[in-house]
Amino acid sequence: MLKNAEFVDKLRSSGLRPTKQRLKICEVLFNREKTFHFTINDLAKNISNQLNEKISLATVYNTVHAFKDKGYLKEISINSDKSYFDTNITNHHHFFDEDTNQLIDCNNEDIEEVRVKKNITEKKIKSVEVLIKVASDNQNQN
Amino acid sequence: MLKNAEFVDKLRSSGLRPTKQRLKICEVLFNREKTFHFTINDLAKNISNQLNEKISLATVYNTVHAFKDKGYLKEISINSDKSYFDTNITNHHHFFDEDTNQLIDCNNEDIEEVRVKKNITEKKIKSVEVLIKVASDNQNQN
DNA sequence: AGTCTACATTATAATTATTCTAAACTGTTG
DNA sequence: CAACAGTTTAGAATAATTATAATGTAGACT
Ligand SMILES: [Mn+2]
Ligand SMILES: [Mn+2]
Ligand SMILES: [Zn+2]
Ligand SMILES: [Zn+2]
Repeated sequence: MLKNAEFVDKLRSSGLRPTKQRLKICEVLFNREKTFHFTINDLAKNISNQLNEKISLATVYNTVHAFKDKGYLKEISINSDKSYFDTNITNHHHFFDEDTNQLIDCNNEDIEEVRVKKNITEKKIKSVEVLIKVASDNQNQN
Repeated sequence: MLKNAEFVDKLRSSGLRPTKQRLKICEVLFNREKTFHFTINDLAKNISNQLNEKISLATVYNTVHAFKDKGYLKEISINSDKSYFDTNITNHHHFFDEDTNQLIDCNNEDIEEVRVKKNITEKKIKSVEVLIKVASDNQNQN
């Protein structure tokens, strides 16, 4: 539940100019109790609903990617149709309901910590995330 | 290392007509020692290289999806740009190298079994998969 | 407060992965 | 071999995303 002035600071501190479009998007994304998942299209619709003025779709894309690059959002890939974004930037896992295309956060208590015993690569591990796909029993997998 | 006649049986037994395109794709995908990951585009290029005749891109899409539906392939979503497919249909996890966009199988010994303590949904769990993203240290996450 | 400049926004076009369409073709069955 | 259903195909259509290039504006410096 941040206020406008706080968003201005947040943006400034990460080198992003606090334009009115970015502030509006901050408000829609971060001025809430709970984190949530969204697609670009969700967000664009959401904005044009609760707003008289519209924000260009290109700007929504630019802003979401800028926020992601700054670490304010995470991108989550479930299928190749579209990207999901997450305002919960902590390390966490997901359930994905294949019937409804709904993405649900796992509480850390729901899954035992994943232990990587051996990193086969030479490189640094950036994230370890579990995706649990669920569906009605009569559904075919994947 | 299956032979043509075996592919014919395999296709027949799953209700797919063993057309020459499907058999060629079987050969490219399954006539190997090791499983591997590919994109539709990889596969299409691969085919047109080692083949005088071409297979239409639409047919490659159709066939790959048919094989996936029959359980001969798995689809893996790393990013929303394109789909990766996997000839390794066993339950397994992946490393993804963000620098090179390479997908690497985890051996089951590399990760401790993931235990889902609580299924928050009412539905049946279809899959539980871990994706470990790696990159050079100076790379930015996600 | 006015000017300047780099950064942002916008409408629109371009790109890319994927799916659709409808006509031509072919594997199978009788 | 004839007939039919399933398959392939080229090309068009769709949809998500990115690029372009003209216009606008936040912030700095007078
Ligand atoms: Mn798909
Ligand atoms: Mn992306
Ligand atoms: Zn989440
Ligand atoms: Zn794999």
